[in-house]
Parts: sequence; structure tokens; C-alpha cells
Amino acid sequence: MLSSTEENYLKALLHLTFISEKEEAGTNEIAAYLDVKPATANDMLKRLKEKKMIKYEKYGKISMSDKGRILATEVLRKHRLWETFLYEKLEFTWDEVHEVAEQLEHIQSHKLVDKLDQFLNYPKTDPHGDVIPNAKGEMRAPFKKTLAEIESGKTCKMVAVKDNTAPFLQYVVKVGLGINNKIKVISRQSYDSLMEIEVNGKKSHVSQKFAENILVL
Amino acid sequence: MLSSTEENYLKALLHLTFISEKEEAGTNEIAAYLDVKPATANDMLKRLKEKKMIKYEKYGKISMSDKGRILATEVLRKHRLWETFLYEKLEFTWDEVHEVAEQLEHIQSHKLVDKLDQFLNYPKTDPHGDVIPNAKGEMRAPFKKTLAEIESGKTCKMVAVKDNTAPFLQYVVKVGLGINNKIKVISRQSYDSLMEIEVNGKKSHVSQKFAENILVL
DNA sequence: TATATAAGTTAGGTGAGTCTAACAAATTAA
DNA sequence: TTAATTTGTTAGACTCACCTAACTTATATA
Repeated sequence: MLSSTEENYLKALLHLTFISEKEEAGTNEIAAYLDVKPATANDMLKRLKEKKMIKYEKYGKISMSDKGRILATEVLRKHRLWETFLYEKLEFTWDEVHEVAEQLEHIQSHKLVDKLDQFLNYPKTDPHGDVIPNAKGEMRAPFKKTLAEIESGKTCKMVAVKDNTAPFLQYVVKVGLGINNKIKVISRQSYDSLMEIEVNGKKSHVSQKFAENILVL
Repeated sequence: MLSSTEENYLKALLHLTFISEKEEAGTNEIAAYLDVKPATANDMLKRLKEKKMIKYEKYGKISMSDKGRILATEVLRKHRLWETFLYEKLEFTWDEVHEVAEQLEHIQSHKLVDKLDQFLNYPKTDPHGDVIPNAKGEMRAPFKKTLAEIESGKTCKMVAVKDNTAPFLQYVVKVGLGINNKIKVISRQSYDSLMEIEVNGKKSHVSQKFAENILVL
């Protein structure tokens, strides 16, 4: 069994590879993601290699083994199930769930995960619209178009966010946006890509960076 | 904020003092309870004294400070709320809840505890019949009579167990016992206190030791 | 292509939480 | 009341997860 810290490194690697459609990641990249020093990450990566969770050669790029990816996916599944529980059953808001789920995802009990899944009626996505891997560790490949790619005059539906940090989520709420909301792209400035959008009758101006973090269908 | 390990030492001390109606505990006693060596417990007790969580003099008995007792009671509250959740909402059995609750009790989030309490409709006792401290850390003093003290021919109602280990709980189930079951004491051997009891029409013979771990009303 | 910069690694150190072995104090029993 | 036993403490060592400082290898650029 892995420690919480080891699980966090695998989860980081899953985000940096599988989820971002790359195959490999570097030591510094992982260290930056987890907010530790490269030397620290290097130590841990050695241990995870020993445990056959990841694959890499000295000075080379790092990728996950099947074993590592399965384990990381299980942690991701737990994270997203707990987020759903907090949001749906305990009245947590969208931007509060992540922090607590970061703790809950490390609870070790297969029965707990399965029963939680059942209790929540086998949800497909978490409150952020992200896909919840099933008990076999499978994740249906999702959508992947950002608001920034939508043409002027078109309407789309928000299904997820890419950035899960509280400041971003709070800003999303301020603009009046939420999962499954319809977004109409009114116009776009060509010189800086500033967009005017309309959500539930409310008009707002959003930046290119903001639009790139809103996933739509 | 304390580590999970520190919280576990305080919880142990709460069990060994407040709950068992003693005032103080010894280093070896605490070490045995937590299944670590006395030297290990000694190190930790020094740290908890530094942090003003416990009170003791070198070579003397250990008692809790108000601060320590409040903190330990909060952990106990979380433990028992999670046990209730697992039992009532996730269909865990009586003897499965403890192990998982041991992990869940260390999740840090006041909102989580309060919302969980609300979600469970402010339960008074956990699945073992033990009182759940309220949000202020108050525990109504309960019952406290054991099956061993019941006279022949009398009937009583089981409200809790003293021993929460899986082997004991499994044995309890085997005898057909559960919370709120009526128990009739049929007879008692005077020379070794072996008791014959009847639960839901089923008769069993139980030892003095067993009877001392069943709390009744 | 030589070198400056970026990326990755090693060596040595820290605190938390555990251990063993040796020792000191307190309690119990002869 | 002395000796044996139990209880508690200290010292030194280990692993995990982190650090800094110094080093090596790879990559990018002048």
C-alpha cells in the first residue's frame, strides 16, 4: 500500500500526462505541480520506480506504468466521488469541495468507495463536470473544447472547468456561470480576444485566459 | 493543528481517563493501548506536554488539560458521526465501521463535521450505542450498567458494548445480540458466573468477561 | 560547435514517529 | 527495610518526506 504522499505524486503524474494528452513529464514539472523542490521529487520518483509505479531512465522523461496509472485512477475516482458527495449531500459549494476531497481521497477502504458510489447513484461526473472513472478504472474520453474556441454568435453549454482553484471558481460564479449553463458568445475583439458572453440573460466580458479554462460542449 | 498521530494519543488518553472514570494514566498503559513501545509513547507525551495538551511530572501519572480534552472530544465526535454515517447510509455492518472511522476521524474541516451531523439528523448515539459529543464537546453521561450486573430472571435492554474489537463484535452477532435487543437473564452459575441468556427467543451461554462488555439499560 | 542555460541528480541535513538497549525511579513483596 | 519487580526515561538508530547546496547531463543559442 502506498502512502498519501506517494499517491499524490502518482495523481500529479496522471494529471501531467494522461489528462493533458502528453505521455511523459519531467522532474521539475512534477516538483512545480506539487510545490516541492526538484530534489524532493527526484527522491520520490526513485522510490516509485522501485515500486514499479513509473518508468524512466536517469536524466530521461517519466511515464506511468499500468500499475501506477490504475492506482492513480482509483485515487482520482475517490476524489471525484467525494466531491460529488460533498456537493450533493452536504451542501458544499462548488469551490469548497476540492480541498476537503484532497483529504478524503486517501481513505483506504474498497467497500467505502463502492458503497459511496452506490449511495450517490453511480454519478458520471463530479460537480465540476469532470468524468468520474468507474470501478474498473475506465474513464470515458470526454468533450474537450474550450469557450475560447467558440465562434461569435454561437451558443454552447458549459460542462467543466480546467482550473479548479478557488479564485478561478469564485470568478466563474461571479460571472453567473455554472455546470450545464448555456453560454452565448456575443462578440470577440480581434486584437486581444476579449470576449463578450451572455449567461442567463447576464452579459459579461471575459479574457482569453478565462475562456480557455471553461470547457464546453 | 495536531498530526493524526498526536490526535490518536489524545484520543487514547481520553479513553483511558475520562471514559473509564479514572483521572490519570501511565506511560506503559498508553503505549499498550496504542500498540507502540513505552519509549515511543514517552517521546510523544513530552511533545504533547510542550503543546499544553496534557499535564504530568517526570515519573508521574498523566492527565489531560482542558485544551487536550476538548480536542480529543472533537475527534471522538467525528469518529462516532462517521460510524453512524457508514452504518446508516452506506450499509456497513456494526463490526466494520470502526476501522474506517479511525481514518475518517482525522479529516480536517469544521464545515464537514457540522454538515455531516445535520445530514444524519443530529444523532445522539453511534451504531454501538455510544453517546456522540455535541458540537460544543459536551457528552451527556450515559447508562453504565453491564449485563454482568443483572440478576437472574430479570430482563434488560442492550444499549452499547464496551469492547469495539472485531472478534468481540462478531461474537456478539453470533449470540444474536444487537443494539436495543431485549436480553433475559435465565440463570447464573455461582462458582464461575457463567450466564444463560435469551435474546429473541434464542438461548446462549456467555462468560463473565463477555457480560462485562455488554452495556445495558 | 562551443558555451550558456535549463533540467536533473547527489550528498548531506532536518523533524516526525517509530524502534532497541540500557538505565533510573517508584512500587511491591519478602 | 532491603531486594525484586514494575514503570518510566534516555540515548542512539532508522525511515519518510522534505530541505539546501553543489554537481552532472542535456538542450538551446550565439
